[in-house]
Amino acid sequence: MTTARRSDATRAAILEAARERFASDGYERATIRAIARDAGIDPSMVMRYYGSKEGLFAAASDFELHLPELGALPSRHIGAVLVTHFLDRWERDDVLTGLLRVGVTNAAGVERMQAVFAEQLGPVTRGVCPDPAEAPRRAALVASQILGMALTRYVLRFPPTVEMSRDEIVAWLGPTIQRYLTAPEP
Amino acid sequence: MTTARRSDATRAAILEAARERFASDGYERATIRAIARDAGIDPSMVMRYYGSKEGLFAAASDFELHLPELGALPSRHIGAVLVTHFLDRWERDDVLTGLLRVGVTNAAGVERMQAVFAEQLGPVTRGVCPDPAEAPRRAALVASQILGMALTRYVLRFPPTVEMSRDEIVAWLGPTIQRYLTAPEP
DNA sequence: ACCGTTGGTCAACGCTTGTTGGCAAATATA
DNA sequence: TATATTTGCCAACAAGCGTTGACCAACGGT
Repeated sequence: MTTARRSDATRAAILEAARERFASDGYERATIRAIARDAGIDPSMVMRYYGSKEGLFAAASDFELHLPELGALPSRHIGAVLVTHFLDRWERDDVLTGLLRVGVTNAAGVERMQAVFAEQLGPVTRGVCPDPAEAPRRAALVASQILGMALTRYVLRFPPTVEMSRDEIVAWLGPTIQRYLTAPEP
Repeated sequence: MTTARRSDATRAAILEAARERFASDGYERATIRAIARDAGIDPSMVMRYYGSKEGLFAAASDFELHLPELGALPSRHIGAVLVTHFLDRWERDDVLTGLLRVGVTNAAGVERMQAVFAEQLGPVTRGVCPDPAEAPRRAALVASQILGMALTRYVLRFPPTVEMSRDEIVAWLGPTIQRYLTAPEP
């Protein structure tokens, strides 16, 4: 078993600062120097604890969507529940916005983004769509609408999208997600 | 009237190289030196003709969506026509992918992206949705689904999304766009 | 009280970046 | 032909980057 190290607080501070910087600035402009300054330590510590900038990003972009179990609730509410959950998730934790930013410029970000959605959204959809073999495709359609909303609302900040209330977004996007998951093939 | 300058060819070569680099690498990693090398000239020429890297980006990101007139065709086909058009546009011209890349990291990119969709998608929707006052909101919903598909298919390259045929995408997304544009408020 | 291990700072490295000014050749103007 | 303007290359700048290694202070076990 591993005992607690004295440097755990520093490691955590670096990680938190990194998440914020990656989220707000993207991969290239989130410099190790700035992250270290935010964490209140020397840039060389980042190298010692995470090896390189890529290693730091790998550690900082490891996260969970915490998707709810969809099998337990009435299938006609799945769409609304999912949209609500994603809006919650996105507004509570800006790592997601950061991953979106980084995923667009950086190869490692692309891989992480692919993995997160394949591993976490894929299984959840498998239980609720008509043919399990179609699950990945339907999950991808769901991802396209969810990520599109996240992109226009939290990154590009299109004014009409920002002004919409969460209830309005759920009312509009819920049926879309519902159809992508449960409707027969068009 | 302005007479043709001898350097017009160079200016155009710079602009074309810039578009490609911004598209494939994003703002930060698209260096002026690389753009100049692609264009076959010296980096200092880029500065002379476009003032700065930001000026170059402003010039390179000026483009048109070439949206079709929607009023002329049967209103029940609007969704499918729009999706088809956007897929066409995105696959023919990678400046759009580039703008998506840059818009996520760079403030100027965000502004340009906002302007393009507000000025070009907004007016087109005004003629086809029930209440013209709702046009911006409905256009934003359309943008969220269209950009989400572009993001997952052309930037993040989610495998299931990449493997889908254009017809499949139109069949799935068409009704979504159709509903966002023409359905009564949910 | 000693000594190895750990946590941390400091200064510097090699490199790349956007940007600038000087200078040679080509072209236009007279 | 003589002169002014445009077009381009070259070399360099200051700044910022990720990264490294030397060095000091604090701790833990014995």
